[in-house]
Amino acid sequence: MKTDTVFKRAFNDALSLVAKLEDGEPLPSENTLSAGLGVSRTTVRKIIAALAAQGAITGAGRRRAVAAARTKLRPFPAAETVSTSAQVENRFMEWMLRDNARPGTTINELELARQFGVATTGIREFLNRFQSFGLIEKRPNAGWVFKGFTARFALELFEIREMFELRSAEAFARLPDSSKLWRQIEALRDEHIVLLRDIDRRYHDFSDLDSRFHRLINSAAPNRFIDGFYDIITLIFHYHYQWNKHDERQRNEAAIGEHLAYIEALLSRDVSIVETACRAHLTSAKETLLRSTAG
Amino acid sequence: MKTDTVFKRAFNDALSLVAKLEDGEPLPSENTLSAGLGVSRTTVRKIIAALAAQGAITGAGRRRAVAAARTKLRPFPAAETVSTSAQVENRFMEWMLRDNARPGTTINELELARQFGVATTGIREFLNRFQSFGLIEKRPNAGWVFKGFTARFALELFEIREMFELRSAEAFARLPDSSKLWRQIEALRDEHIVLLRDIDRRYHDFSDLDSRFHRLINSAAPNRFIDGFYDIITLIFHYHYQWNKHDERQRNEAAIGEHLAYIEALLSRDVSIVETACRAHLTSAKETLLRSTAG
DNA sequence: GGACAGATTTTTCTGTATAAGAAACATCGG
DNA sequence: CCGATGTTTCTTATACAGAAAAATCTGTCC
Repeated sequence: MKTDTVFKRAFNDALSLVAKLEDGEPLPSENTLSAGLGVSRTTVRKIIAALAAQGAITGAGRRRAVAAARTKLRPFPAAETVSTSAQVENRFMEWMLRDNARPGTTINELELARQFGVATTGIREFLNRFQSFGLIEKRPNAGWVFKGFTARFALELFEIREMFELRSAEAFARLPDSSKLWRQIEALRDEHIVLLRDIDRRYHDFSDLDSRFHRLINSAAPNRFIDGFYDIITLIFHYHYQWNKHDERQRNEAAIGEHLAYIEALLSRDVSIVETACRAHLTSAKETLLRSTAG
Repeated sequence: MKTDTVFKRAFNDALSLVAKLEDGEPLPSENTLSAGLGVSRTTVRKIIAALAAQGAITGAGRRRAVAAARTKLRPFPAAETVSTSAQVENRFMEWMLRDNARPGTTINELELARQFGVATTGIREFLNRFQSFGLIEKRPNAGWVFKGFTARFALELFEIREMFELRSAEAFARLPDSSKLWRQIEALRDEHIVLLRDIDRRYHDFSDLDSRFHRLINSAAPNRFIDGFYDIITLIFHYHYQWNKHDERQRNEAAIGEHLAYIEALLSRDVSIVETACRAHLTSAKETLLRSTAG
């Protein structure tokens, strides 16, 4: 049966949304809520019904208003708001990166399903999508093999990444001065500076900034295959940052410095300077990843 | 329930294999057959049982021999030998490339399932894998959108293809003379020449040769992401060749000529000549594909 | 008549069931 | 003891079912 994580997450969001309203204030229309919560009106109605059942909303039809009781309601636990697919992704990445799964391990759908507490369907779906990330291989009628998060993987990944990024960075540098991307990259530079100032406390915020920075560069000359490739990078780095705590602050501080140099290079519009800065950053990113691979 | 297409295909293969044996000759061992037919021994035993039931094999255990009746047996219809997933792929590619599906069309799992005569599970599995090919996009909880086999797609595809192929071709040209790839490419050159001689009759054999040629070049410096990208190319071209019959003979004849020039360039080991020949071929391949896109 | 809510229809998501096929284990003949 | 066959166990491929969520249709009120 389908899970109701969409409902639960939206319910929690609705709760904080409703908390901001005054006592007795009319509830926004179902369509407004639907747009605001990012779910269909059907789900909105289910949320309204649930809120009404618990006395957080009074009235019916077009005459609904929020009641005082709304602030006392308990949201659903966060664990119940994550979809099966997200859960599988999390657990699988954890198994792979944190538990340092061995190259050559065969992956058993049924066993993973039991281990993760989901049905085999969810596992299969994940593995099928994940296949294109180059870390697992399908043996038709005979399961999957984990190829290993190895040095070879990191090297192949970075060979492509360098090709793509140099191409995009160059395209970026050649953008006309009128392009709105120039303003965006300046804004991103400021974000880097703010983060750097507070690096001791906020160093784990770098992962997200990193992803946004590289995607912005790619957007100078969009290509769906490059975007798709960045999905791999983003996924790997997201989980890698999350679990590899060794020297994290220093690593991120250094990377911010490289980004800033890279941004300055872009702003200079000088392609050869851009190339140097880009290469420098990618090389150090590669070293970092290599250090945490299995052989 | 699982289909028995593996059994049926292997049974048909076994039939032609057995036809080559003399009357009364002993049947090869189960392990030998297993290797020869590319299926497990379980399936081989099922095939032997079926053949025995129809009198094509006499004796049992270690004393099995082929009987005269073997030549009169009917193979299973070809349609029953293709797996659900292969069937879905076929039908979907047909829908996309031959029926010229409109960009922006929403894809309905249930409707496709009915249309293709399979369960929704099969459709979902295909779509999930196919997603990484850049032609469809998932809207969680709300189906899929077909992005269109458009000129933009072809251009983005060829931008990457050119990057990858130039890199691989250069690596190929720099291979030491001792590399066995030199002998392989010479063999491939000969295949091209043979095909060219008989082009009027065998022009549709080019698709396979094309794929093998480009994959050989990539193998000079293997990279899993490039291999994965070539899966896209191979799939698109396989079906494209299959259905776009316009000028097929001339197109393939011209492409063979380009390949031969490209191979000569590689054999010369001169990187700049290689680059020129590679670019020339890719440009003409791009033109061909562009001509058949939807807008 | 246009935004809104109520009711209904579709469609996706995800669990379960089961045959086909692979793989591991056991046995036997020479 | 080795290679073959017989037997058992385990895993994947695929159909099917039921609930959640989305989409659509319908009526109504300002």
